[in-house]
Amino acid sequence: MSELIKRTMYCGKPRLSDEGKTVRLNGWVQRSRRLGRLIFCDLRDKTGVVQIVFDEELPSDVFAAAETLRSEFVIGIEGVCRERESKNPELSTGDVEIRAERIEIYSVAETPPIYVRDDDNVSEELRMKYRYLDLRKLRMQRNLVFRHEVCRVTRAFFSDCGFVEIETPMLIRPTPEGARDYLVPSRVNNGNFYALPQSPQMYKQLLMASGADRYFQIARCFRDEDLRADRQPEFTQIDLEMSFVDVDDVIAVQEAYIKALLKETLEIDIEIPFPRFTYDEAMTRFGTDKPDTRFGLELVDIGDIAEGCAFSVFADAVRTGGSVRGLCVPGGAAAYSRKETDRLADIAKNYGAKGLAWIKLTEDGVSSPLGKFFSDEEMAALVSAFGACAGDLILIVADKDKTVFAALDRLRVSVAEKLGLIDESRYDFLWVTEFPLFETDEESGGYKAMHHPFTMPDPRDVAGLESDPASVRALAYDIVLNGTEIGGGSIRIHDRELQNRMFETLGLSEDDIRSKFGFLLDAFRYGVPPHGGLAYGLDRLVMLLLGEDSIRETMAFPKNQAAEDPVSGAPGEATPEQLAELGLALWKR
RNA sequence: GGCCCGGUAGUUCAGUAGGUUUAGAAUGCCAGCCUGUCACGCUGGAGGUCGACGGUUCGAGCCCGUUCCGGGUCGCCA
Repeated sequence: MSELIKRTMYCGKPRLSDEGKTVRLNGWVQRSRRLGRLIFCDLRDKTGVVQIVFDEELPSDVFAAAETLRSEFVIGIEGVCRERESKNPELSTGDVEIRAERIEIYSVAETPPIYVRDDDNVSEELRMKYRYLDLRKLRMQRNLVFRHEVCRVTRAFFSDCGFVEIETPMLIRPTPEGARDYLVPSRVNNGNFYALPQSPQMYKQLLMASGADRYFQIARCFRDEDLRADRQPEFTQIDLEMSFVDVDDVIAVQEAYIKALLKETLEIDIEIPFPRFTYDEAMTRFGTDKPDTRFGLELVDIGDIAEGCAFSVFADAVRTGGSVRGLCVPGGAAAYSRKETDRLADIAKNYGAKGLAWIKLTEDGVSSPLGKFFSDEEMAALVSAFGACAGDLILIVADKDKTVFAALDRLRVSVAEKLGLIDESRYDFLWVTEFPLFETDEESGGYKAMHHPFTMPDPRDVAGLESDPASVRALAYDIVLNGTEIGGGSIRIHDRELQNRMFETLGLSEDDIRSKFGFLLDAFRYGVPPHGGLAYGLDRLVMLLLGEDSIRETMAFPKNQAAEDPVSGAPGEATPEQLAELGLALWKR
């Protein structure tokens, strides 16, 4: 049985200024190097690595214990900090080493299935299965600490601004709307179910009706949808809501928050206010409601040229209400091979485009499959519309707007990545405002709320709520960082009459309304302030600030693509007794 | 549900045209040697259901089919 060596210092901390001090360290053996009668051992904890040295002068039992050390043994060391004979500039502690005088081996370790090293490239599957080993990496420790720092700064900032963090329930009423709910059977209320919250949306609005005035919460949310690199079934929102505010008020607080966040976590100064784009402008210029403005390659609408041209694909697209748009790729892209343009066409097709037209501008002139459909004058007009010059490649998509935008958005980003046009050191925050209030539901053909059904219509458009829903804009806004949506929100409807008109346009029956939102509407009968708010995806925000490419790198125990926890094996079966108690019977699909 | 990529020692990978005795390399692991290493070095050793099943073939890691697993993505994510 080992005796605990009480820690006096973390492994990453010893410096030359500690020379001569006796220190006690605890940690994991990173690796051990035996040179006959001299043993070096790198000891690691979450703060870093320090070299321990064992020599022949030590009592024989200490040296013998040191000889047994293997990777990932957990040990305690007492020893004297001293200057190294040869320093290691790779380590923060590289000027010193600890000459061990006492060692306790707390626990031995089997040979680990993955390396505990930042530069390993083991499969994702093994990393997740042995997540407790993976998390020992300094990189993962740094990520978890960084996430904590983001939370700490967030709590401090909003607290200082008069926000109060209030917990909302995890077991809530199912509201089958939007994403799929995770359901939890109720034992006490046989046959009924709770849902896990997709967001605290209705509760935070209740809190506004409750007089909370300014609420925030770092809230776990659940959505039973398919996973992506930036989507997990359980994730965390920084959720907030404010009373007696308009769009500008909400935005101003967020800009101050983001500025403080980047300053305190990354020591980066960013300019506020952030640029604002209306939804229409974002779509027209970038083909997306979350544009990455770190590079140009903006879209060009060539509908006026395409409309009368001899190429029926173009002309038909315009005539049937779609559009013809493109972008101009500089940097010698005209030299792309057939294979490369085919690859670009595949990207476009993957997003629904039926094809991709291209024009290569070389020193010798214009080369394009469109050549036979366009007169020299039309071609010249096209080239001029794009402001293209020799060496450029023009890419054009013709289809309905939705498809054109989706394909060009993807092409724009792919090309920028390929050409190295993206300055990775930049943090381009921006707002997208004036979202449409409704979008058409492909299944029912009716309207559904683009944001959610409590979103306030823009007062300028509210008259058209019944007559022309598609043109009604919302007091909704998204905050975007480097082409990724990191948060979104809106001003909410606090007027019963308006809310009813909204439900009517959405085609919700009285029963639907009562069962889904009745409690919120009831609350609003007794006096509700004008209010609005926003929610950030904490995981995504942390991911982007860390420069990681998956939110799995920002959370301790993520789920795999099958929504399983690879460590515990969740989800698991319930026992017959549990099912009986819940009054549930199963059938296998 | 669709599409794409991947699956060969513990790990990361290579594996030529389907054919050479025992399927290789690096790393890790084990043993021995080694007093200034830090990806220590040197010597030796162990370690494989080539994801699974079926098929083609005289012969399959390699070709075909099915399937399982992991990742990416489209749909989906008010």
